[in-house]
Amino acid sequence: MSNEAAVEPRWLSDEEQYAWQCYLHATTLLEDHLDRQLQRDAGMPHVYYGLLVQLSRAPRRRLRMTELAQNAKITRSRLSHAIARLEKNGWVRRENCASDKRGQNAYLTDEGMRVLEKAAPGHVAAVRAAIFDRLSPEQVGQLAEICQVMTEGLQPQGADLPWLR
Amino acid sequence: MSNEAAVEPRWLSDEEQYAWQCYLHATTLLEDHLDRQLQRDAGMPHVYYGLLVQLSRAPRRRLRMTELAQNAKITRSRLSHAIARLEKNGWVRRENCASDKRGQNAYLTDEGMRVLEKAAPGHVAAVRAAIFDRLSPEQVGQLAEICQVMTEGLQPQGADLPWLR
DNA sequence: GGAGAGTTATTTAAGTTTTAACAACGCCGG
DNA sequence: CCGGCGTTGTTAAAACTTAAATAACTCTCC
Repeated sequence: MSNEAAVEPRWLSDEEQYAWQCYLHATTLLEDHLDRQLQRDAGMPHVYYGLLVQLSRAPRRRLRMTELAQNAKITRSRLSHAIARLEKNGWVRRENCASDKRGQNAYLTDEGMRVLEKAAPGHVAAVRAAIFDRLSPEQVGQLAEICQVMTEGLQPQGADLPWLR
Repeated sequence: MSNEAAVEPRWLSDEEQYAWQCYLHATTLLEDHLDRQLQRDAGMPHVYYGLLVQLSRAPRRRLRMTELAQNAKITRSRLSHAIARLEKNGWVRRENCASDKRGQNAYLTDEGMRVLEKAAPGHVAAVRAAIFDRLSPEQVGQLAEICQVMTEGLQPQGADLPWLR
């Protein structure tokens, strides 16, 4: 007698199912919207924009690849491709890491900084229009709290590698 | 004297910026997580799974392409590719629409239904583990409300076409 | 009834992401 | 010091998505 798949799964309640539907709609629509907005106004998708933002906030506008990947919640592989593209645009460049011969730093060029500064107002406006100008301050707090809880349950450790405990 | 780009944009407050960061982390981690879970357990990404769900809930397990695209919040182009792939797997098939010679219906095959039924428990468990088992009932309500508000501000009309008013 | 405009779905090409594999280096214990 | 194991970043190939163009059809209005 096995105990696998034996129990009836706990399906979602009506409220949960509804919330889930709302969540899926809202998140896909927003991501789509921001992708298009940034593609149009800055020539890059939202994720790439996020990378520039991360770099712009880092100490000397530079970060180790792995750290950048972790901050942006993407795999190192994806980051490699993204940085390659941004490098072609002249917005980012790579340099060897002094302390670790394997390491690479990505850094934001002056041109990249300019692109970012030019794109930022439009992007913030889009985010505002979609979220923060529509929610009450209480709701903003609730959203942060909810997302925090979700993130806690999802933090990966080996973002790229086979799932070795 | 032009009035374009003249005003300093309203940047996000600290609370807003924090909430936005949380949102981005949570949503990208979750989407990633579900994609992997479904890819592993059902051999398809989350979006494709969503298409099967939509079809399974539709009247005779079939929907017009456009309607399906709207429900799933994706472009018709993307849907075409997705259905082509699902068709190769034998999980979905197309048929001509009786009332409109341009139209196509996608319908879920018996095999597709079986795949869906086999994948559903694991998927629900993953969604539960990530969200609904972590949030209070109040938070679930808040989440639904917040996402609803967001969606209202984002509903597209011509999801695929050039943005003609 | 037919021209013009809009709709439906697909296709092609280019861009992005994933997966798995890999080369190169760092670190630790014997 | 060196063998094994983990880490860092990249890459090739396959899968997926996007953007733009297109064929086929419907609808409206004169």
